[in-house]
Amino acid sequence: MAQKPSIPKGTRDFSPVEMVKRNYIFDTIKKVFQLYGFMPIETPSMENLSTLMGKYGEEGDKLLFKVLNSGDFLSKIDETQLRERNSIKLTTKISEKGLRYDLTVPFARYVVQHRNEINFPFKRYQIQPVWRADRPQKGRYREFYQCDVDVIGSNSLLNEVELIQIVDEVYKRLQLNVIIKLNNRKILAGIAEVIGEADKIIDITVAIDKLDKIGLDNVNKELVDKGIAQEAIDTLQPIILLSGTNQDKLAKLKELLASSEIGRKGIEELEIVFNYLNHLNVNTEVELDLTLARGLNYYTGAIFEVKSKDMEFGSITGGGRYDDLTGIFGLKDVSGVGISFGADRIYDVLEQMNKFPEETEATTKVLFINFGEKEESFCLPILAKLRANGINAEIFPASQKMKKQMTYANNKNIPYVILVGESELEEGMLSLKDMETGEQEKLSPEQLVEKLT
RNA sequence: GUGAUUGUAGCUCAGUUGGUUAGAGCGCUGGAUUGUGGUUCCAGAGGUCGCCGGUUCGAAACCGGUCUUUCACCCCA
Repeated sequence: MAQKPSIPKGTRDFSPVEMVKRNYIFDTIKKVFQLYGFMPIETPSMENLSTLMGKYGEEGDKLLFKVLNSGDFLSKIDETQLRERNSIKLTTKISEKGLRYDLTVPFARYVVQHRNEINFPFKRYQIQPVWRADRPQKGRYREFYQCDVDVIGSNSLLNEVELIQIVDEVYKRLQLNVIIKLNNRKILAGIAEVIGEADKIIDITVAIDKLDKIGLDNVNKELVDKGIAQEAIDTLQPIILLSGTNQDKLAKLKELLASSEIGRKGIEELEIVFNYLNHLNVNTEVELDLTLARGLNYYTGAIFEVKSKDMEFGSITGGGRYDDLTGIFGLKDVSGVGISFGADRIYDVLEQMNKFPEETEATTKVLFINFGEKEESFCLPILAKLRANGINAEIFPASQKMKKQMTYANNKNIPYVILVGESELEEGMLSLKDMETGEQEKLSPEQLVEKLT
C-alpha cells in the first residue's frame, strides 16, 4: 500500500498560483539589482562544514543542517567514541558537509576561491534558498529564499548608500511602506567601551536589540543576568533612550562617545551616509536606531534592517558591512557590505496587504478547443504563428468533451478560447470566444493573429 | 533546545457522557445540455478518523508514546 506522502517539517510546496506571485517578487528584485550593476552568481546548496561552522555564533552552529557522509561511515569510528554517545563530537567524524545557512558566508568563500578571476570591486547578487534547523513559526521556515546583494572589495560608504537606494527602489516597486533602520557596529563597540564593558559587546547588543519588544526594565534585567556592572548599565540608560531626529541623536552621541576612538569613527561613517542621502531622492524613511544590533557577529560597520510600516512582522530585509569575512578563508583586508531581502516574508506581507498585482503575464492568453484530427491540423500552424508573435497559447491535447475543455480554460483563467469545428473548417475561419463576456466572433487566421497581438 | 497547540473525505470543518452503517459545504465525476465554460437542478464516487501501543464488551472520542501543524521563548529572513 502506498504510504501517505509528506514533506519535511518547515518546508513547503509552491503551486502555480503561488509561484506566479513569488516570481513577481524575484523578478522585481532582480531588475533593481541589475539596474545598479550587480551580476548574478550561484553557489552549491551544500558547503563543507569547515567553511560554515563558527561563522554564525554558537547558536548558528546548532541550526546548521548537517549531511551524513556517504558510505559506511560508522565503521571508521573507533569503539570508545561510539560508546561515548557524544553527538557533537561524533558529528565532525560522520558529517563533513552542511546545507548553507545564508548566502554571505558562501559568497566570502567564493570570493577567496575565485579572487584571481574577479574584477574588484565585485558587485554580485544571489537568489537561492537557505536552510536553518530552527523550529518553524510565524514567518519562519526551515527552507527559505534569500536575495542577497553585496559589494566586496571596496571600503567606500557610497556602497552603503547604494544599498539604501536599492531598498528604496525595490519597495517602491512592490508598493510597500517600509522603514529602514540604520546603525553602526562601531558605535555599539564605542558604547561598550565607554561604559567599561568592551568585552561584553555581544551580550549588550543582543539585550538592547530587544528594547521595543520587551521594554527597558526587561532589557536591564537581562544585562544584569549577563553580568554587566550596575554602574555600566546606569551609564548606558541615556544612550539607549536617545531620541529626536537623526541629527539630534548623532550630536548627542558625539558628546557621549567622545572618549572612544572607534565610537567616533562609527559616528563619522553614519554622518557621511546621511549626508549622501540628503542629496539623493530617497523616499523611504531612514532612521538611526541605536537598539538595532543584529545577531550575526561578522558585522563591523553599518547595520541595516527593513521593517514593514503597515504590519507587525519581523524584519523583511537586513544586512551590514563585514570587514574581514574573507580573512577567515585567507584573503585579508577585503571589506564588503551587503543586504538580504527575505523573499518569503515579503510574500507574506504582500499577501496580507493584498498588494500582488492582478494581472500576470504568466498565464495562457488563448486556448484552442480540440475538435479532432482534421481541425487539429488546421489549428496547429495558426497556434505556432501566435506563439511566434509572443502570445501565450495552447491547444487542448485531446478532443475530449467540450465541457471538459471549456472548464479547463475557465479554471486556468484563460481569457480567450478558439473554436474550430466543421463549419469553421469549411469557411477557413476561426471562432474567437471572449470567456469574460461570452461574446464570439469569426475571424480569419490573419485577423486572429492581429487581434491577439 | 524550552513551553504550549493541532491532526476526521482533495480542501474547510461538524461529530453530544465512549455505543449500531462517521457527516456537511466546497471541489471532483456523470447527467439535464452529442458545438459552449463560469449560474441552476439531479445523481454518484471518495475515509486505515496522523501513526504505534494501551484501557474497555465496545474508541474518531479516554491514556501513553511518536510524527505533523500552529504559536511563544531563544535566535533570526
